[in-house]
Amino acid sequence: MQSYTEENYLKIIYHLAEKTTNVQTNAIAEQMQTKPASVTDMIKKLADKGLVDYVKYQGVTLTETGRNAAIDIVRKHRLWEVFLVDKLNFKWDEVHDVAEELEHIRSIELIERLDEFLGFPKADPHGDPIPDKNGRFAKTQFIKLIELKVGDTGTITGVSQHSSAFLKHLEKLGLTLGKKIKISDVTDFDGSVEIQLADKQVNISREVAKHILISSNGKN
Amino acid sequence: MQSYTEENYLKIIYHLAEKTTNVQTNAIAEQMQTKPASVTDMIKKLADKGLVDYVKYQGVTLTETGRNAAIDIVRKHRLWEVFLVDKLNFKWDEVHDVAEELEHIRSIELIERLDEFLGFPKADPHGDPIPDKNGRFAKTQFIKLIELKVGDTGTITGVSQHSSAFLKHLEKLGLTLGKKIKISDVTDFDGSVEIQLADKQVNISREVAKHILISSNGKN
DNA sequence: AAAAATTTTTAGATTTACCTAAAAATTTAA
DNA sequence: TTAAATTTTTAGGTAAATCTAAAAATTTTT
Ligand SMILES: [Mn+2]
Ligand SMILES: [Mn+2]
Ligand SMILES: [Mn+2]
Ligand SMILES: [Mn+2]
Repeated sequence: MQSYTEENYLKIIYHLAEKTTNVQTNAIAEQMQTKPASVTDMIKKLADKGLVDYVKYQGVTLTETGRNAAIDIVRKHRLWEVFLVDKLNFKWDEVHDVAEELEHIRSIELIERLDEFLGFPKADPHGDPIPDKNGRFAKTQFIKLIELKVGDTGTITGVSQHSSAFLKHLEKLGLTLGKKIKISDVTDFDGSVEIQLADKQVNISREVAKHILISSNGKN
Repeated sequence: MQSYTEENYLKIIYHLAEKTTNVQTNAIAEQMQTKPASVTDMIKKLADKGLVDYVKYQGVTLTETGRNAAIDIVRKHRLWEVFLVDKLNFKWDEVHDVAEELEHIRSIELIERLDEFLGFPKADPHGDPIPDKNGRFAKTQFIKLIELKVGDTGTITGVSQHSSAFLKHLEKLGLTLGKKIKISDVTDFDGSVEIQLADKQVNISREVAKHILISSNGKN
């Protein structure tokens, strides 16, 4: 059994490993909002417990056991987010912090029943896939909106930035999950993108476009 | 803001204070499953924080602030128990341990919305009253079943023992919350009680009868 | 009102998860 | 390929919540 802190480390290492091959001490420290020296201490402990492979100065990798533990936390986090949005009417920008706490509740039975109660959802309110009880989930095949060309169409199916400010901004623009879009223009000057929605046209900055994920209906 | 451990101490002190005027170090230690020496340490800390009044060797009392904090934990515990039973189909003997964890989740918004989602329940699955968001709840006026006389009638509205073994036993006998009962006999020899239910007659030991709470329809 | 039993507190350690400052290793730049 | 910059680790410490063993206070019994 892991402590809450150990669980948080495992989850963060897991998420970092999705982006970079080599998970570095400093990166973990930043995510954990702690100091590199503390990370080294914890990594040693996780290595002793067989949850990560660790070679001094060479970064860290999750073991099979460690990855399974991490995926379990991610599963819980995302199921709780669905609960908060679907059942308690939270907004998609309000759920993350509470889910950070709820993800540590230790009861297999609870999560199985919650999953069932929610109708075995496949994705959380941000479009992220929810692992099933065996830790399996479909590799999502999203394209960043920024990569689309003028004329391309698609559906918003995820975001790669979960800050409340960003999510509220999208909400205000009407760029929520499930919305069908078409790229009507890309400005050379600042890279901002003009998007055609069903009922209106909106303009988003390049920075925003980077963090919207699209399941493409096919390129133009 | 209190740590999980501090919250557990406050809750236990609150519950002990319901039974005895003077809450003793040893009693707290037993409930917390820890040693008296550790309790003394923690009591000092709680006293420093203004959550309890403490005089060496004279036991401990909750301050206004401490009691409010305790009641808030109790509220959360009981609301989560209702959620587990009403929404996730847990049995009344399965919810306590999970609620022990859930009660520490820190989000006022979460609890308000959960309360609403559950329909502002007044009692938890064991018949215990749920404080409202201002910490107010009706003082329950229950009588122990053991105190009833032959011919008395009433409704089962609570239990004063929450162990799984006890609750499962009641379940098997059909002695669940809301059931109407009539005392048909009390055995002199062992104090066991014969109870008339709507559809059947059951016999319970004196020990069991002590822990069933009745809202009396009036004595005979 | 002593003596005995019980309860509570103190003293001194331990463990977990941190920290700062300094040393060591690795990577990047000149 | 040295020198400089960056990253990572080690060394030594702190605070929270525990513990055991022993001392002190309180309560109960004789
Ligand atoms: Mn989240
Ligand atoms: Mn999410
Ligand atoms: Mn309970
Ligand atoms: Mn209860």
